[in-house]
Amino acid sequence: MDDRVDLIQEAKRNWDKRGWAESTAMAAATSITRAHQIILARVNDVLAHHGLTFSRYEALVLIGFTKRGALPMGKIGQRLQVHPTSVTNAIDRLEAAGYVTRLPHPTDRRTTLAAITEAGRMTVELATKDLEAIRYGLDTVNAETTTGIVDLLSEVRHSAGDF
Amino acid sequence: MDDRVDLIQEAKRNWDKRGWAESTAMAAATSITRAHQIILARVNDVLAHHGLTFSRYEALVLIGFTKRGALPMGKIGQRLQVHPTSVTNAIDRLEAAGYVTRLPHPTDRRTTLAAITEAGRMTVELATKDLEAIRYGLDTVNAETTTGIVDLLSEVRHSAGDF
DNA sequence: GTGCAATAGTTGGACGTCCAACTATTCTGG
DNA sequence: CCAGAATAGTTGGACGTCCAACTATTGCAC
Repeated sequence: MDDRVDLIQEAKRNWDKRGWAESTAMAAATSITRAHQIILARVNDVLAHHGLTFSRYEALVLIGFTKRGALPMGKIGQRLQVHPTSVTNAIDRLEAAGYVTRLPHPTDRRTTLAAITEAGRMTVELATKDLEAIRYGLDTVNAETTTGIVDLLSEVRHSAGDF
Repeated sequence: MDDRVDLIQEAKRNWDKRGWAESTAMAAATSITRAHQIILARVNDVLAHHGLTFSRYEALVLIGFTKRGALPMGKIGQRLQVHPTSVTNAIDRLEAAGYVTRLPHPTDRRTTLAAITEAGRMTVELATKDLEAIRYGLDTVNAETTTGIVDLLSEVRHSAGDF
């Protein structure tokens, strides 16, 4: 059907022809980069209708999952495994959109709590329905493949010290 | 060994508890994001010693693979599947580092050729050896897993229209 | 109980990615 | 043969990520 050549397979062949080692690892690293690019584009397309991006959505969901609907900035960074400045950035924009409010921590004045608003909760529900409709960017992929991706990449994550 | 909880599995559980659908797809999308983050950090760590990043390395290798050691900007973007402006950005920095030179196309004056320099060729060889040593960021992962990642993600790429 | 180390968050800057808009050149259809 | 369409590349701006450096607060060791 498709007589064109897979770009990553083509790169792998060039690697081998050149006598370079680890061409499969190169292909895997490149595949992950490209898959990330594809999925992020799809997900962000959908989330843009709600004034969100994937990273902001992740933060907003995380806050909404807590009992009190609030979480210290630092905790958000730990759970999402991003740098503290990325959290500051995301919460800035969520706050500007009215989805989150910054509150002082009751006992530790160093800490800032990000608290979800009613508008935030509403938006999370709607955005999640939209993301489910596109299977978080994987709607063109078999369910078994999806499961396999989670399994294989968990080895990558765990071997990198993720928990 | 590790009594801590996998963050993505934990997120998946929360999804399910909430009654949200497609929690596996969410886990897959999140896993890809995290794996990308891990691998990019490792690869860029190594490449920084050569004044490179992964995207610049990819462009430089691609140019070096051609017969004449030169490629139009647009072709680079097509092969690496990035936006034309990303190519401009990468070539700007490669040129500043002395790894590439911009040349006018002999017959089409709209086109700019990016040509690799001797320093560029030398650097690609050294950087490639360093990347092989860390298996392009996958040195902590089994070979079978690496192959599996390429296979599974090829379905993602192909189903997205990649060729 | 006090001074220094650790922790929490922010600001400013670098980088890669994308998009919209723009210039320059080439192609093409009537 | 020429006007409009298509192509090639760049600039400027938005966004997410990271790091280094900074302020404010808390904790701890002696």
